[in-house]
Amino acid sequence: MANIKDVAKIAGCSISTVSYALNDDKRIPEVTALRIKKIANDIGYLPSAAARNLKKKNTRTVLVAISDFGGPVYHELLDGIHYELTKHSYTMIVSTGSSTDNLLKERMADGTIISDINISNQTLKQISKILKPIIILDRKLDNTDLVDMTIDNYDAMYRLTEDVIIKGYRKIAFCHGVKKTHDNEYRFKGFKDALENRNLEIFAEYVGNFTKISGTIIAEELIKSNQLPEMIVCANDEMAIGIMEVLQTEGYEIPKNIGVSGFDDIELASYFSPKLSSVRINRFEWGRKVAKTMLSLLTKEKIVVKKEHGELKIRDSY
Amino acid sequence: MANIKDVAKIAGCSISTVSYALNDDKRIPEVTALRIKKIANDIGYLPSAAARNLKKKNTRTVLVAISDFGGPVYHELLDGIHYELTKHSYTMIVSTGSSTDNLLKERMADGTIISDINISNQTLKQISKILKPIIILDRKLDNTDLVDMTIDNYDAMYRLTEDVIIKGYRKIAFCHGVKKTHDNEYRFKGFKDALENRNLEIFAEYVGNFTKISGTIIAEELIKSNQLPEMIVCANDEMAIGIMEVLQTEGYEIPKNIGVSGFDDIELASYFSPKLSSVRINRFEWGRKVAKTMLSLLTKEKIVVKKEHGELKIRDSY
DNA sequence: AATTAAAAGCGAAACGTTTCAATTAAGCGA
DNA sequence: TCGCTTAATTGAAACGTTTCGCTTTTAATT
Repeated sequence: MANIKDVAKIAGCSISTVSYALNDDKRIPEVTALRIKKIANDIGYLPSAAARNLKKKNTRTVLVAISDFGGPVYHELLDGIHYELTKHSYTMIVSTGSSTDNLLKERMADGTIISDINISNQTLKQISKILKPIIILDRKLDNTDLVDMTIDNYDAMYRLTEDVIIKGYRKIAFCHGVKKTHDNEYRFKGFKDALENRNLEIFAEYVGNFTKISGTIIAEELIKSNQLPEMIVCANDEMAIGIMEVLQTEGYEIPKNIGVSGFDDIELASYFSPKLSSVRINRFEWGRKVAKTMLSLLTKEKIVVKKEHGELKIRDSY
Repeated sequence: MANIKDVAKIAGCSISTVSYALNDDKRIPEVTALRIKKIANDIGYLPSAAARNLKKKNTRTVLVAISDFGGPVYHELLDGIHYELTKHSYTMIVSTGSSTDNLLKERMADGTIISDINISNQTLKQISKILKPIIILDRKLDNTDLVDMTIDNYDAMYRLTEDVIIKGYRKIAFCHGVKKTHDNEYRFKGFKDALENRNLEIFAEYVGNFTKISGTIIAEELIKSNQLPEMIVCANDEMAIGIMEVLQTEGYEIPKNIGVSGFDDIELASYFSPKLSSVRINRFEWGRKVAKTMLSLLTKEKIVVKKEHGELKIRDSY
């Protein structure tokens, strides 16, 4: 693998001249720079990121750590982050699972954005002392240097629930996702407060884990118990779809016999029949805001970014 | 940021001892190693990836470059690659778009896996001379050091088409995706050969670009032209769904009036009504094979991996 | 032709590791 | 106690860049 020395030798100049030329330093006249660049290109010279990062003490790279590539939730977020990062000539790398662990233990990126439910609060606290800046998207953690940029779950769910009540539903149940997660907590709080402010009681609470399959299980047990609510407000779309599927195969009509709502507005939401009412978060915009914040953290500028609000998508499922 | 020198100073030993201790070299007695590790941990020492990569001339990292995070196609593939890579204590990083360009221009990973339609053959050829090993998933490129591991599009589409013929369809059209792509080419070839071997003519060819929207446009024009086939074999699911949507809103019943098939078996395929007949590729397994191959390339071992075959998922759309 | 300023180019140190080869310390049998 | 082997530790070079400060060359001005 050719290195800068090889280029210098062929060009008949010093290493520093090559370096300056390749980095478009104005002290190298254009004609020499061009000549050197051509040589570099001809012999297939690629600069060593390792050497440069070592010397410059930065990488112009941001790491985004996510739970999995699977969920229907991430891609717009990633696109948004990517859009903003590359606009400022930063590079984005994405990782999951144990790759994230490796990446975090070494310092391969200048900044880190985390939305990974599998990383414990404890490890998060620990690394936050050493590795900065870090933005977290999936929780709040006080007394740390972590910057949290969660979406406004509370507000959106509050408004959705209000709409449900206005439509006339009274026996309203809530289907939890994973209990201690930020998303679930704040969505539930929004739901609860909306009911309380109208002097309504929570009809029942079920708890799933944000997956479709957990929704189906809940629905099956619900039917057995024969204690059906008029409406089930779910902490996310996937559970809502699981619930609806079972309900339908068991002969219940939605929304005629029972209403269901979701959260996230995944693609499936508008393909399911009936179309699922949900909350849409503009995740591309969210991603952009997150990236902007990261950029400002990286350059030590202070900027203020507003929380990303949700948009109600009321369709046919209640 | 603490470095190895700081650790050495506190531990009262040399840099080399710290390095050996931290890397579990057997020449350092366990008790010293433990002591040193504790100190390192206490002062929040994280080794510099840059320095280590520079010295060791490797990164134990594999870069996966994909077209976008959006498509419903990638995540299982990524999961498969990740599974195998981390099993061998490699780290996987993923990138798109211009981030990929940056990453490719520097040598941040030991190996690269590419499935990115946006990278031209030309650049691919160029970098393949310099940057090795590279595995490409989305095309074949002769006379290069690129290792291609495309799926067996031909075989799967051949079998699907045979099934279509057996079901009695005769006026069969093909809906292309982006024309020069490997996927489209081989899927079409499989389709064509299957018809030829039964002495059937291609009823018509339409060309889209793999997106749903292109499917809708095709369907709209088709209806206008009034030249409907009995069956449309599509190069992927998304176009098939676009076509079906338009057909249905225009009053055609599927599969009663016209049959449609897809390819890829995306999640939506089995949620759409009617359920879309398609071809399922076990992308997780595919990913594992790809990663295994990469690993063997990285260690210079020779291993042979078989092409990933598709499984017919015949449902209700024809 | 002499002086000076500006332009172009260069040498060497530094970044933080790993690892070879060498040194020092310890253990042990006689 | 002496030598000898093995264990523990260390010094220093090397990896491939960037960049500071200096030297040489060229051009401009008198």
